[in-house]
Amino acid sequence: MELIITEKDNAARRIADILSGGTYDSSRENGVNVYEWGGKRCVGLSGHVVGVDFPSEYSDWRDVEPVELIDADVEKTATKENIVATLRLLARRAERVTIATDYDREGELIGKEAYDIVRNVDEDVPIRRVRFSSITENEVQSAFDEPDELDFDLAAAGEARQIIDLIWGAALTRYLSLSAGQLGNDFISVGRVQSPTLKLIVDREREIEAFDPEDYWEIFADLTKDDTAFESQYFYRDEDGNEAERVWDEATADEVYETLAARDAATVVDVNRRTRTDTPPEPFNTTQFIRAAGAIGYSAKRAMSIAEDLYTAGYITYPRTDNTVYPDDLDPEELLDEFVGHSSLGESAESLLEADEIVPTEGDEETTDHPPIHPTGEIPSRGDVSDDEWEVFELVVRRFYATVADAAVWEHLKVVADVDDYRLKANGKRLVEAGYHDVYPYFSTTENYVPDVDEGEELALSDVALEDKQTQPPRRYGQSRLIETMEEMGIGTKSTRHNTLEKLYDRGYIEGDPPRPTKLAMAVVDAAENYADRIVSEEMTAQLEHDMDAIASGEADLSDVTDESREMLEEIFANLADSRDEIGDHLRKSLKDDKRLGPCPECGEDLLVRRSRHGSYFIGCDGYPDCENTLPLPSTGKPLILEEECDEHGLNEVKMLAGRQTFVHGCPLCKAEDAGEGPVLGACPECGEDSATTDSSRDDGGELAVKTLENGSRLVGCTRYPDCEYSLPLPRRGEIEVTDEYCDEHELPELVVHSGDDPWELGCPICNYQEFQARESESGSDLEALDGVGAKTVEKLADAGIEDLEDLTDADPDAIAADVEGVSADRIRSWQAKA
DNA sequence: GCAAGGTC
Repeated sequence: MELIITEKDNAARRIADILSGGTYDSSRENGVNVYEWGGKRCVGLSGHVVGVDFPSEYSDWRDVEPVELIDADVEKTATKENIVATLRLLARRAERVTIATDYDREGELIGKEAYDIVRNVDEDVPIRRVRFSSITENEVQSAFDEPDELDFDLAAAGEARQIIDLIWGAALTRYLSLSAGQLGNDFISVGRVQSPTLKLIVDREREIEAFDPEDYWEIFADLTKDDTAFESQYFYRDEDGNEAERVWDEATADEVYETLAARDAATVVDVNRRTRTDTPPEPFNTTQFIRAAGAIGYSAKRAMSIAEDLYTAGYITYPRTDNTVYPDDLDPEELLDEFVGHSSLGESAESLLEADEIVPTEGDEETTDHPPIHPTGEIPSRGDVSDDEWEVFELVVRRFYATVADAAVWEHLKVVADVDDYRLKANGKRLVEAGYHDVYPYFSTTENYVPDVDEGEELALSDVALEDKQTQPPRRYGQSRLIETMEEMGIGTKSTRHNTLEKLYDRGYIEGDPPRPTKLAMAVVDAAENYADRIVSEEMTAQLEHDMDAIASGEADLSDVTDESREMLEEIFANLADSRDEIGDHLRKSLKDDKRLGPCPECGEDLLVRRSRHGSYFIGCDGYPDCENTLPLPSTGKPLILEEECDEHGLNEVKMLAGRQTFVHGCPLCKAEDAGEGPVLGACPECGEDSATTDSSRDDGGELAVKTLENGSRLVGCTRYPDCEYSLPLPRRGEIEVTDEYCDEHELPELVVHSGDDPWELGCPICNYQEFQARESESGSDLEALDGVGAKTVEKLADAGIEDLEDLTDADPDAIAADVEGVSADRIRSWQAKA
């Protein structure tokens, strides 16, 4: 029996299909697909099935000095145990093993990992390697006709990368995290790829912060020929003889403006007409696909996720590729034929097939692992895919169309007119031949009309305008620009670049879109620049690539390269030795800066975004416990502090990030005031001082207040909302007066409602609500009679089968607590005692 | 719990 091992299930199935001529059977082993036919079995891995890590004695961050990791052993352990188990099982029954992982460096390493697993159960079985550039009949057949050996040097190059990345990443990440005391989920990470990417964002932010805007002026005027007006702009020659439009001093700008405004005609002195060929775009690699999807509104993460779904469903080719040259076996005409007759995609394909010859465009990068992203010819019907998936699928199809379409042709017309030696110019452009734009409507084809004029012709001059402007700071990188720049810098891979950006978001280093670095990110990059410059520089990757090439070609050993890297890191740690506290202080301060909204109106310290021990967010004062001022935040989403400040309170506005439900909350103090938090009545019976519960952990000092919600309805609610959801209803109409008389039982003031001419006594809001509940359901629950049990709690209890006091006294407190969210067993015991 | 790289 022969065992064939591929990098992924999809490839295993397609190879089985080709080699078996479609006659394979499939079965499942430990949840892994195995394809079988005529004495052969084919199984797909899931990329790496083993990973590198330190031995377990290094796993406690506090017990191990980060520097010790540098010389620690690095072990390989199974990360996909079911796949490893399946591989071992199949290997035992194999008389020959063929490794058919992807044709690139990482594929060679994955193949070597499979080799080691096989060798572990069978020392002698022959193991060979096949390589093919695309999974097509011809390529696969000839690869299996001429099998090769595994390239152990190439695999070792990949292993060197794994080891160096782990040691540098883990040692420095632990060092920074320990120095700042960030040991939980919020550790402070650095790495060979993420940190240079972060530095890119931070450097741009530094430029923006340091930017000093400069004033300049531009002058525009309308020119008219035969009743048709077109816009022109004043220009001059700068000291280098180049055309310049920006006038840097006001007096000159005024003078030009006054002169032009006083004239009513201009003379054409130059007419320049030229045609420009606009070549069609290159085939999609991952980066360019992400960029194009970004232009129609998809984040990098979303674009890749949709592309992976379309790939798995068989509609497009593998979406992770650097290749920008279609392989020889792709026949564009055949592929176009698949779309002929399709309701929305057919017409373009038909028009392209009319060409005499079809020659696809190609980019500079030609790799051996996967083709550029293109449609497979399988077309989903609209019901098979979501709107977003269809939109992305259409983008991929149309990109393929564009790469086999004709160039477009533009005609540019530049007219220069003269007024008292001042020059005006107008640039017109017209799309003469639409070419690929007809089949790829994602690029702008806006024309700018400038009429035909002749030299010496007089044109009417009107509507002269002087515009004062300022130079703008550079713009932040967008997600797709960052991914493109990473590719240019040579960091990350087609499969990881978009994940790296997600990692920076998750780590609290960047926020918003386009991403803006946090203060923490600025501090991490600062610290790295000062002590471990290598980890934030693209040089580290460049050197590593160079070293990996040396290993792959046999000029260097894995240990030469990793030993040298360890020595460099030792040096860094030697320099870091005395700086732990200094670095930690800076990081801690920056972490706090990221949570700061502005001054507390009660004490002048800082208001910070905080998290309650129940996990919800609120705003609290840095002066706590001296200052107990708090402001609520909405219960949905994760708060993001915006750059915008509230004019009235000087506090930053807050946005709540919650996927599609993301919304801007605004200034939390304004919101609290708008929410009409009225007079405080007394302690909250659920979480306030002396609350009825014996569960002292719930005494969080909540108070009841009269509140008006945004929809206009009113209630008595806890000031700790949303941490505490205790609430009592109030009538919608009428003014509410808080009297001096108190309810003895609940220690709350009696309320009077003034509506119309006839004020009525609502009384104690708890008594009022209990009476209301009693009236509402005569046979209903008597649970509200208990102090500290609000309407919500009654509902929750009822859901858990506790309908009245009798149910409650019979029940097991721990069982109820497990069933009912937000109700502790201690609270239930206190109710049982009362009942 | 640390990285980056595969893949889902």
